Amino acid sequence: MGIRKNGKAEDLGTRYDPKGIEEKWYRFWEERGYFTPKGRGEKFSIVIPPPNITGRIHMGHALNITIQDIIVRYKRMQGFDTLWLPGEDHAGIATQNAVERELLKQGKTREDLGREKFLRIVWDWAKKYRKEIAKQIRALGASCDWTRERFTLDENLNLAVRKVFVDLYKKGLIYKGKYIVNWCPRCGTVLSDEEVEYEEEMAKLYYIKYPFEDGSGHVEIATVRPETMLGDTAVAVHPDDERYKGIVGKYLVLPLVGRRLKIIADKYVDPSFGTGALKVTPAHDPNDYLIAMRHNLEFVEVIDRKGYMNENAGKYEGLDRYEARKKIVEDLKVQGYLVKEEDYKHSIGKCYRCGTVVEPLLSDQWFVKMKPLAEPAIKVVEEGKIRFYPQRWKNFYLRWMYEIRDWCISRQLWWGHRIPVWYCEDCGYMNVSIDEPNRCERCGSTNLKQDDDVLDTWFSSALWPFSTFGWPNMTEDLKRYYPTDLLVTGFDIIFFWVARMIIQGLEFMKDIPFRDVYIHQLVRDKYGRKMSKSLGNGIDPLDMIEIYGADSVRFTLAILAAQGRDIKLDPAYFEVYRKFVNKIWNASRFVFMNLEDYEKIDVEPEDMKLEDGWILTKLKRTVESVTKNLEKYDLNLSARTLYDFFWGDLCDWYIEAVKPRLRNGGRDRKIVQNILVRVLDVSLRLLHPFMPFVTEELWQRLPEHGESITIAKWPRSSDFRSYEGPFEKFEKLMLIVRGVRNVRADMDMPQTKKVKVNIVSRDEWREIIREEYDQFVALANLSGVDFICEKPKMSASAYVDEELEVYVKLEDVDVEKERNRIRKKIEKLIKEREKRRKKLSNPDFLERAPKEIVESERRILTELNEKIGRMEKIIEEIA
RNA sequence: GGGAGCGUAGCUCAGUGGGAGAGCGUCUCCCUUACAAGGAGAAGGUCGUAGGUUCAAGUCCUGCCGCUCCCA
Repeated sequence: MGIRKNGKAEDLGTRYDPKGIEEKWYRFWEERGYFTPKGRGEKFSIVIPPPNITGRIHMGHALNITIQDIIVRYKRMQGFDTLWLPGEDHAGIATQNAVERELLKQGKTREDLGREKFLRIVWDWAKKYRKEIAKQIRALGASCDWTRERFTLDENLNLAVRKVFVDLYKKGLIYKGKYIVNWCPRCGTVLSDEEVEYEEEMAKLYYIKYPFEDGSGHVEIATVRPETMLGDTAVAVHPDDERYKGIVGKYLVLPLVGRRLKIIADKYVDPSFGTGALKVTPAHDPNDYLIAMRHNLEFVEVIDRKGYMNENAGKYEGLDRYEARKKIVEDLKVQGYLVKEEDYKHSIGKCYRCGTVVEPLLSDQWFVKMKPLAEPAIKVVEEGKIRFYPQRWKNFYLRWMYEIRDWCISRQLWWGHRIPVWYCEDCGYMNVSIDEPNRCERCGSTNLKQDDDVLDTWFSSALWPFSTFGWPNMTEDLKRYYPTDLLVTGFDIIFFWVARMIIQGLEFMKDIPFRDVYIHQLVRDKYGRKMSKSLGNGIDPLDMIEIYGADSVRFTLAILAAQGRDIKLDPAYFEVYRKFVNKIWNASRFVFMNLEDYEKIDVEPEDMKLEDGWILTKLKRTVESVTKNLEKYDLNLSARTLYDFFWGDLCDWYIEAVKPRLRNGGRDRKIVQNILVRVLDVSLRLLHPFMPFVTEELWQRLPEHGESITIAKWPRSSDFRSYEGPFEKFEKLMLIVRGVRNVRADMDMPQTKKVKVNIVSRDEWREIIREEYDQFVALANLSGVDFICEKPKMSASAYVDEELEVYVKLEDVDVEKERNRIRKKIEKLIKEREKRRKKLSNPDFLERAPKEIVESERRILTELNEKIGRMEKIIEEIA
């Protein structure tokens, strides 16, 4: 494996290069089986939303996987028996489309090949892409248990699908029927209601005269789809519409066709739309279909499954539906039936896979009766047994569930789970069974033919949380890992997937499929547009990993993933957080470079200097905050905390402060070494879920380390203590240092110019400064410190409070400049003071605000008064 | 038409009741032996708007304006 037990800093370059390191560690983790649960102790399980096998994963997947992996690695480090089950989805329509497109390049169609041969080709495709996708998931560092990888078309998952179908059928919850469905003429299949996406488009609203049979005038109707008029079998008006009161029951003649149309009254009609008279086309409009059922109307189909006019369309037969529209409008105009056209904005349904305008038409399909199944699925969410993060998705889910409609589950595709129904060619009986029957259950005939159609992909996805564990067999995995603990997914598939998993889980496992549902953000481009192929604005996560490394990509996504808001992703962010990865690399390098003579010792509080207590206090708070936020799935806050701690506290202050102590050697050097090792160790552990690769690489170079950081213990804040006294004092020392740096900047001195500092103070701070002398000198870049009794000439004030005054010695002083500088500071403080005074002069505040708040306000006011007083004195003394 | 979300520094965004923050950009200074993929500092905000609740509001409630999304 070539892993150094105690790496030397010289081996590390000043720039972190993830190439090679990522593959190395992933292989190491996988070979050691860290991602495979041991089957003991408290479990934490999660199933991956299986990516489609249609191509590469996109940024949304990268985010989805990163979020899951952060939680999974965190739980694993906390000691949970953690299982993250990976897999892929066969994606019926999408995959079949993709393969057909490939075939078309060779000039072939699936019909040319036949079902069997076509499916063989798709299986080859599936194999190839499954491997590709698994590789991509690995490249992100996802700690999935690949020994349990599943595919929605696996044999066992197929068994699960058949069993569910048969059980629901026997319960009367699956039925077959002829209904108006959403048909995609391009994909050649029916779509469920959820698979239709509506888009606003500009269209024309055509006003057409339908003359009365008896020649006594006409009724005017308005339609955006004149081509469907060929299939009209009635005209409907609202029963209360005064304009049409007298004509209900009379007959009209359909222009161009000559069919008699009865005028009927139905409450569905909106009198305010168009003319208030509605042409009814039962075979090509879902609402008209319902009207037709109520009034026993005739169904005339005029559009076929490819979107062309059929034999019922007379002279328009063979025309595409849009050509037909043009021709019909023309003819209406010529024959004087067309009254006018108006511009009209309306929403139009399109296939979510190919964007083709969906055609509603009559068709025999299989449906799941959803109302009874939805009830328990509503209850578990209402009662909070399943919790949504962010919470507002709960209502989103419930609103849809309350008005759930039956689910059309058959698809006219070849790629998918074939419907387990065999029709008897002799008696017509439908044999519904898990396994292929030998003979017809009713008549005994062996002349059976299986239903040609397959099931909606989501039908199998809905079983994913238990079919993947071996259901319908009551396997050990199923008993142990179902229900899962968390589902991470996007809001766009709450109906498609989340709801249906809850429904099926409750129906077949009698238990919820997961406890928490984390709905993550949509990744948009930097202008806030959806990433799409047509816009060409997609950012390929694998390209980003190639350029910036997986750790940077993961950390970037995590820190941007604030709950309840989409991510606007500018690739420049990856650069920002790559710098952070590099910072971690170099800080670690610094630690390693100073460990030649390291030995582990017990560091007692009395050994420690202020900055030691300060950084350990910061560390404890960081552990607390990172853990708390991970528990709430506020990954961005955890990431932000780590960034600030590592860079802002550890690198900018602690490391800079202890450099002289490391140089000085002796026992103090050992103490610093021990604290550095401790802080680095804990930091790497906390960072590991976010950036697994670089943290493993560095952690393995610590003087003491376990087998892998993957299975290292998650730090608990109770393992740390805080040192409030040193903490406060070091915070003040930091202010003093900043004061000195400010003087330098204000006086146009380079920060590298060493200056001498004079301090007026009482004994305590005199003592503290002596203790901290080297660190202070290093941080503020001083040439020395003198303790004096009053403000020296030729100096600028750097820091003032009730305990001490700090001055920077200057070679010469611009008195006016210095006065203005201090005055500006005083003004700021006075503003502050006014705020406090106002607060404290409010009797209600004193009475009602918590004591601590009042106390702290008082304290701050006193401090401000003191500071202002001293600074005013300084100004006076300048002259 | 119904519902939801968002509006904080020039840009992108954190911050869910007690002293307005980060990154990028801009400006000044510095290649100081972990890191120039770095360091030190500065400028920049009536937290969309009008009310309300509260001792206290960027934060909670209501109206309005603007943008986005979902559903019909």
